[in-house]
Amino acid sequence: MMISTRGRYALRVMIDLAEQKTDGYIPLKEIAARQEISEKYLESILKLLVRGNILTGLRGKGGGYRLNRAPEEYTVTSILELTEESLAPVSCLGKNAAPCLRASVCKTLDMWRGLDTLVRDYFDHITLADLVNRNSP
Amino acid sequence: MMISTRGRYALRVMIDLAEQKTDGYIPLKEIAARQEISEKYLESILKLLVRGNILTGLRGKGGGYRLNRAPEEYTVTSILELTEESLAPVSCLGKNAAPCLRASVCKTLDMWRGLDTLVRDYFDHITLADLVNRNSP
DNA sequence: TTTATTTCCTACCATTTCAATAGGTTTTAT
DNA sequence: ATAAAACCTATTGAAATGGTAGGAAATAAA
Repeated sequence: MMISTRGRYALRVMIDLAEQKTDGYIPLKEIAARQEISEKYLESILKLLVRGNILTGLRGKGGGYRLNRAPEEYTVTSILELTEESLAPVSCLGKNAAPCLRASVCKTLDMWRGLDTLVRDYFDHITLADLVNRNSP
Repeated sequence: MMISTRGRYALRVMIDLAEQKTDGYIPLKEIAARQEISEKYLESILKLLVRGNILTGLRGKGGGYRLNRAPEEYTVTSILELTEESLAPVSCLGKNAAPCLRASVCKTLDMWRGLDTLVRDYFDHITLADLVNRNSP
């Protein structure tokens, strides 16, 4: 398995926010209720998204969360890379992976690279707006 | 991350076996030495492959492991599915996953299905023979 | 100024998976 | 008999995952 619930929840929250017509801030409480996700757990996920600068949180009464950009501007990659340790299919292709000593003789490296590209391209070409408009199957 | 070292080691062992010209049985000790993998750990992986019926182990002196079929007959999928808990990108698409109650309203399910197909197709169309013939990059 | 609301922050915990090790049992050729 | 090999069960340590608890800081409205 590849994508954790953290990542799936993050996507659901982003979709939820994109669906709200209002320009204002939406409190976590509302999102959690609509999405049926524990408030406390969701909080830890939203923190990642705020830190990643894809949404903004406002404290205090009347506060909540808001998208920083239009839904078309978010690729799925840009969201998932904030919640997943790594999107790479194997550890040796991860961001801060130690260089593999067997790389020069590795018969599978090419295959992993190909898969990495395939997955990245797939996620790069789906935007938040696409997801919102997608009908439930 | 998606593919564990278990899966990567399994592939390396299968490639190693496919590269041996002999028709006989190759002892684990030799494979482990060539591949620089701990004998004991490798043992636990080979057990999975034998159980999965993609290779045969012969005990006793002169024993070892041998491929059951020609390298062209093994897809990467057929190997990895024995070592990975699941190749599905998300848990709800796993083999014995509980049916998701939100499936009918899920805006992301379609995307996960698409990715699942993409990855499966990719692995289905690479055989052990392809990997053996692949040059190190 | 107080109060209610809300995000933010740190810490903790229980479970599972992963990677690896240890030690013994059975089979088989010589 | 002996040596070589696969087989089997159990254990361990580390990390990630999924989730919880309690409080601090900010902000709007009373």
